[in-house]
Amino acid sequence: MKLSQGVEWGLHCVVLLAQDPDGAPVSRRTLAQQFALPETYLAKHLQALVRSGVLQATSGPKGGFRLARPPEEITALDVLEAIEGSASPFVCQEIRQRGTGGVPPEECRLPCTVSSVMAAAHEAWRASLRGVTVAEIRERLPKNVRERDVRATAPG
Amino acid sequence: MKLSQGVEWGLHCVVLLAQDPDGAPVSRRTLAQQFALPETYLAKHLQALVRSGVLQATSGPKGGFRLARPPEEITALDVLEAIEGSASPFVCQEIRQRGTGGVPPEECRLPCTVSSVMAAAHEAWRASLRGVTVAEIRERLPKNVRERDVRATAPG
DNA sequence: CGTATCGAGGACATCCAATGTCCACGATAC
DNA sequence: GTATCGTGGACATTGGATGTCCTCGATACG
Ligand code: SF4
Ligand code: SF4
Repeated sequence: MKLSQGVEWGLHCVVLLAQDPDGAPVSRRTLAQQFALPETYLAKHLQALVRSGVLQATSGPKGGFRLARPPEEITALDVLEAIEGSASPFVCQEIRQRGTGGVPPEECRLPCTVSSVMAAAHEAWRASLRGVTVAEIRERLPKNVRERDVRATAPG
Repeated sequence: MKLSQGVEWGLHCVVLLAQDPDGAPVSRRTLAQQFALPETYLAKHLQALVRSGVLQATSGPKGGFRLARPPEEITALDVLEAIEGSASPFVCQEIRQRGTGGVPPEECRLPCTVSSVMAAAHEAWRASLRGVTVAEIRERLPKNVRERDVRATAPG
């Protein structure tokens, strides 16, 4: 089980944008330079965040990304599932239908206990992430991370 | 984020063995045939379960696998982490140390809020799985799955 | 003892999604 | 008009998951 590294990128970028929610848009170049990330690949994840309604993009010079909602209304789960998708990590392959003791498909309409247990764990995981907002992460960041100035390298 | 399919294989095999905890060992061949799984690859996962102390293996003719503990003392988490490992799905790459706003390593001894949030979610997930035993899964299985007879194709 | 059956474990080959790059396009500020 | 910026698709690369095969040691049975 492995989470895409893009989740870390996305969380850091969103938290960074949350430090100045109503400022000018921040370009993908500036965001990438903040963490020394590959710009074009980071752009893919930023696009996903836009599609999910977490970020809002502006084209043209002086364009870039900003939060689409106040940081109090963006949860860690929003960011994670924008990048990672919301599918359950456990994919049932219906192996109960195969092999010597195979159960006919007619009797497999309902998911079995095994998949229910895994689904419950997934939901516990989601609930934990849903309970934390980007605003809270921002407030609880260590000082040296929080005081980062995203405008330092911006043109002008 | 994707869970190895071996987890489903392992859970089903362990539950199957839990239906007759004190019977003769079941060979990997029989287990594979029960679900039409590739035998040698399933063997890898069974080995992992043995290394983790969930299963006990016996060599020689009439050998095979059986539970190392009563099913009441084996949790879904035991099976999952035996196969999948217990590492957190979120791997921190310390991107706060890189780039324009890089923080020096001396100030990064403690994990930041982002990784704490992810760690809490991981722990919620583990706690959910730790709360379910193989015995409970066995009891709650639908009848057509539970009544499977693992001896049907055994030699003799 | 010899032989057949079993698991342990390492050396591969294969597959596929994650990762990363590049280019053409439309939008916008100046 | 031009330079800057995001969008989206077409690639190439990489590493882990998947799957196979072979050798070895252990054991039941005669
Ligand atoms: S028994 Fe459960 S986990 Fe197994 S194949 Fe059926 S639904 Fe999936
Ligand atoms: S800020 Fe947190 S998630 Fe980001 S690199 Fe540091 S410890 Fe990891």
